[in-house]
Amino acid sequence: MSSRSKYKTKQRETLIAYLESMPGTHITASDVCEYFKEKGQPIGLSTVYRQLESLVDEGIVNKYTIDASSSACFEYMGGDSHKDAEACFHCKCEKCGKLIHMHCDELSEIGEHLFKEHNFKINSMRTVLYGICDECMDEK
Amino acid sequence: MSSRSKYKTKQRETLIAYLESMPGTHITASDVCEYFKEKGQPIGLSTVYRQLESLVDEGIVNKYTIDASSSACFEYMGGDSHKDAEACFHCKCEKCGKLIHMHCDELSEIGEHLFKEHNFKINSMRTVLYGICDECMDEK
DNA sequence: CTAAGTGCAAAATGTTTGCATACTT
DNA sequence: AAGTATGCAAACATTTTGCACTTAG
Repeated sequence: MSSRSKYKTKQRETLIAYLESMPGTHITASDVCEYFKEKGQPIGLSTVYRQLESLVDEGIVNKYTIDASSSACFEYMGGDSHKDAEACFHCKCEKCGKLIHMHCDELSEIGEHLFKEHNFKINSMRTVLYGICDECMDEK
Repeated sequence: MSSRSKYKTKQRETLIAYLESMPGTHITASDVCEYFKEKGQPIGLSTVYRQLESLVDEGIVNKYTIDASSSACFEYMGGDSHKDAEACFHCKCEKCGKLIHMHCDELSEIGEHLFKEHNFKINSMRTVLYGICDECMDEK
């Protein structure tokens, strides 16, 4: 299961630097692959998957499942951006597909409630709230 | 996009009856296919997918994405079980994989809060809360 | 008779794995 | 030198699609 990396390779460093440079952004494995290919220093897709898996394992990166039959999303979680991570939930609009980072104290409180009353320790980092967003609601 | 069915076929009726007979149960497309094959009245996998899609469209069935790279889950939503649906959330344990139906007023209230304060209308039927369950917490 | 649904096989994803080669330590 | 990581291609699993054929209205 766990696949913590032991060697410091160029690909790993490059990948981390890239992710680090865009905290709060949701990226897929192929996005990453694409980016480095265009940049002229391609990294194999399997390497990207393997490194991302390690990083998720190490808690540096977070993985989401937005939709079955669409790629998994990864997001950098290290550094400062991690501090307010607790208060951040992800909302996905079912209509336009937009993914929203929502900071909300009441949502955080729900975590405590679930923990105290239901003995369920929610992982807000991985949870995605589905619904209809702002703009799409106006449209109709 | 939308693919509401217009004809009443044997496959559709059989499928609905089956789903109806087990409300609150999470089933994958291949589960359904398997079931009818063993029962001696096989339904093609693509038909199952297509009918499930229609049913989801019609709001009779609900579709979840539990994990990327594993199959989507479907659950019957019609009839009586639909009444308390509003108050029901799905919690998935990241450790043991258990899927819990959680009924909780505070969770329902969060829906209102999100709607009023953040203009986001959550679809509690599709949202899955990830975390660690009761039992797995004790273990550690 | 016409529109819609079925089932198969083939294609399209997205992800994982086997393995020879290259790189880290 | 020994242990890992890489990258490719092949394997996988799930879902979607094209198409000839059947069925419902």
